[in-house]
This record gives sequence, structure tokens and C-alpha cells, in this order.
Amino acid sequence: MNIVKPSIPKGTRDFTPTEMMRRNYIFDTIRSIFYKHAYLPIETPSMENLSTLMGKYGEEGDRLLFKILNSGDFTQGVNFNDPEMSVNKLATKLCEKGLRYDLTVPFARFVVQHQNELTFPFKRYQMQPVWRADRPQKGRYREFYQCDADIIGSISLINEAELIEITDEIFSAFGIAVVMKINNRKILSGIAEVIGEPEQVTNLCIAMDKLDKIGQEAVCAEMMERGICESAIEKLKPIFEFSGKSNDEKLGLLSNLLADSEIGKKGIEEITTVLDYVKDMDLATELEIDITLARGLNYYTGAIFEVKAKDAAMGSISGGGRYDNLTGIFGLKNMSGVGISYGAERIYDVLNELNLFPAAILNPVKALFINFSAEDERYALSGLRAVRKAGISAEIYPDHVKIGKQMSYANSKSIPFVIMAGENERNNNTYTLKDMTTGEQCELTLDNIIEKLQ
RNA sequence: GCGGUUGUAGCUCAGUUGGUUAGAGUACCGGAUUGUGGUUCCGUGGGUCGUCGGUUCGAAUCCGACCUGCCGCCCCA
Repeated sequence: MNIVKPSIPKGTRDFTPTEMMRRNYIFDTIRSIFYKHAYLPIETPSMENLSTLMGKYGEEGDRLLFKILNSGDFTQGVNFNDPEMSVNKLATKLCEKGLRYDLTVPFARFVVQHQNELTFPFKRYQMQPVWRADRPQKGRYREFYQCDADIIGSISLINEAELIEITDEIFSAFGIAVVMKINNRKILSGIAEVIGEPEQVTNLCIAMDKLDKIGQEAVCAEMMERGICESAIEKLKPIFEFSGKSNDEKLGLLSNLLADSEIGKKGIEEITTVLDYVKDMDLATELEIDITLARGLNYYTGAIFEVKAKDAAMGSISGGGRYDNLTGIFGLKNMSGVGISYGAERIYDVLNELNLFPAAILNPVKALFINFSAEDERYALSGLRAVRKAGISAEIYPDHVKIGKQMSYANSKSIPFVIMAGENERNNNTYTLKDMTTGEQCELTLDNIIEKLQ
């Protein structure tokens, strides 16, 4: 028989019990905060029709979609010799389904499809895996979980403020110091307008986004390459000097720059209002206006968010924004929404790097009953039932093996207590409780043991 | 999708200009200790040297392709 070398696809991972306990801690923490803010859960299928997903994430996004080969004779009616047949065209003929790329687009599809069953404004959270055919790197996987909260059917900026508050609560709960960057697409549109290149918003954003990384000169060079004229770039000068300035100073400079742009002024007004709501919240999170923040997802129309950990080298651990027309593609107009997505794996990596996982989540099992022999086993089992009935997580070693081996099992699983009962204890109607940390042990009644373990 | 880099025991890594039977630490298993783990001592087992092909009398070592991890670009949580 051929032995198959065990392996998993590129960019995917297995999770051990220790890792899952930690992941569940992340999910539980986020879920409880979502609940508190009245977001209710939904789930959608792993796969969507490709027509739902294509064209929503820009050119780059389409390339990163995992496509699923049709079942049955998927070659039927496909002319492979057609010289007009491009890879993309072929893909749409062979695949009608794809794995979801994020949770926002499936959510928009869900909202339109179930519009008559939902009460608006509709608040939902969703914690499910997404898939991207990206090249894996550190903090970058092909399968990863997103934890999304969205509110749709309301244009109020209270919602933006609420998402900022939720973000603050989540990262405070984790003990991660973060900076939350905020921007507004309308400001970016305004900038494009006043420099006389209203059609160039996308190229402007792509170039601006790199200011941090490659510097002003390289950004200007890239803008010219992308067809933005020199006099237009000259007008951008003031915003290259934003770094280090306060949010109020930045808004002041923007007001001057965008004085002649209606949409630009609207963007400033929105961001000002959001910051005003947030003032009363007493946040630990640093909020920073960053007009280089564009984000590739081309459905954003208003606020844009991004969160980075201050003390860890990691890409953004959270991102989101407002989308006015996402449901329009599926036939439902005037349904503005705003949402934010927390990346579970990146939060995991940051917590791990900074050693911020609580020690208590390592192992919920409090005690191991030692299995001496067939006769003692029944006595141990009755003790085990009582302990479990009291709500304490415990187990018995299932086989009659040497005590040393059973002890070492408890040790390697970090089980804090071992409970032993042989002939002596059985006769006295007691159990011997051993504290694995101190090594101390004493003979006690079951009630006393339960009391100690609680 | 483009460029660079990496791979030897479950894990962390040695391995000389290409030369006999590929080593160590750790973990595992067994014993010292048949009612006591974590510390100590002794011993056993464990390898298609990432995969396939090429060069050579001879390849873990040199060459090629592919796979995987990582880094940069692109993009993003």
C-alpha cells in the first residue's frame, strides 16, 4: 500500500487543543462584546455563486478568489480550442461557485435575499472562515477567520462611533494597545476633485496608501506614472505634511484644501461628527486621522477604519468602513451599511507574540482520577461522577497502567490535581487529593475535595 | 501573479573539498522506583536527508524542476 505523506494545502493550518482553547478565548471575548452591543449572529455558506463574489473586490480580489469546479461533466459545451477563450472566461464556464473572500459581500447578498424577514436597521455579527488564494506569509493565511459586526439600513454616524467603541472594548479586553486609524472616502474624493483629477480617485488612493512605506518622492513618481499631472500633485503638498499633527490640525488643513469641494466638505463634517460622538466615550484606543488610509475594497463610500497593534510587527488586525451601495448590486437600493472586521488569526499571533494569553485558559481540566485496578476503578468512577455533578471538569485515566505513567499524563496536560483511591481510601470512604504544583497530598472526604476544587 | 530564501528523527539543530553503517540535544518508550509526576541516572527504538529527475565509480552535500515554510512586491485580516 502506498503511504500518503500527511500534509495540508498551502496556507492552511491544523489547530491543537491548546491552540483551540486560545482561539475560543478570542472568539468568546469578541462574541460577548458583540452581544452587549445588540449584534445578533448569522451564518452564510462557505461557498457563494461566483457571480455574487466577482467584481466586488477590485481586479486583485478576483484573482484571489478560490473557484470551485462544477460537479458532473464540467467540460460539457466548453470549446477548449476557442482562441477567444481567456483563463477568466474559461473559469466562469467551468466554475459557478467560489469560496467566500470576506463576510461583507455575502452579508449584503443575505440582506437583500431576506429583506422581508429582517427588521431594519439590522445589526448582525458573523464569525466564520474566509479564503484567499494569496501567497502565504507570516500573519497571512489562505484560510482565516473574520469576526464581523455590521449595521445596515441606517445612515446615522452613531453607528461609526459605536464600532469605534466596540473596537476599544475588544482590544482593552485582550490587553493589546492599538492605534485605530480613521479616514473617509469622501475626503479622498474631495481631494481628487480639487486637484482636478476627479476620475483618478482609485489611482490617487493606491499611491497615497504607500506614503508611509516609500516616502513622498516615490509616491509622486508613482502618481505621475498612473497619469496624474504634475500641477495636480503640486496641490497635494499640504497633505504630505500631515504626519505628527493632531486630528484637529489635520481637519483644519483639510478644510482649507477642500473649501471648494462639496463632497470633500461632507467628508470632513462626517469625520468631525464621529469624533464628537467618541469624545464622551473615554477610550483607551488612540484615534488617528490618516488620509493615506484607502483600503483596496472598492465598495467603501464613507468612513474607513483600520486597527494596528502598537507593540507588534503585524499588518492590520482589523478593518472596516461604510458602504452605501453594496446591496444595490443585488437589487436593493438606499440601504447604507457600516461594519468592521476583526482578524482572529492575526489577533492570535499578536497575543502570542506579546504573551498576553491568560494562563487559566490552558487547561480547563481540574483533576485526574488515578485508575488503580478493576476493583478500585468503580470507586474512582463514583467519585468522578460526583465531582462532575458539582460542575468541575475532571477525568479518569481509562486504562490500568502504572501510576507513574498516569501521574506523568496529568503533568504533561497541566492538570493541577490528582485524586487517588485504592483499598485504604475505599475502606475509609475517602479520596487522596494531590496538589501537582506543591506535591502535597492529603486524604479527604469527597465533599471536602469538591470544596477545594471549586 | 513576480523576485529572493529555506527544508536532515515528533521538535530544535550538527554533518568537513562529494567518500564506509547520517549524529547530538530534547521528546517518546523501557528500567533504577509494582501507590506518586515534575528533578537525577542507565538503556531501547525511531530517518524514502521535502519530492522527482540529472551529473558521478560514489550525492544529505553539485545541477534542474516541483512542493512547503519564510522575506520583499502586489494586496490584505
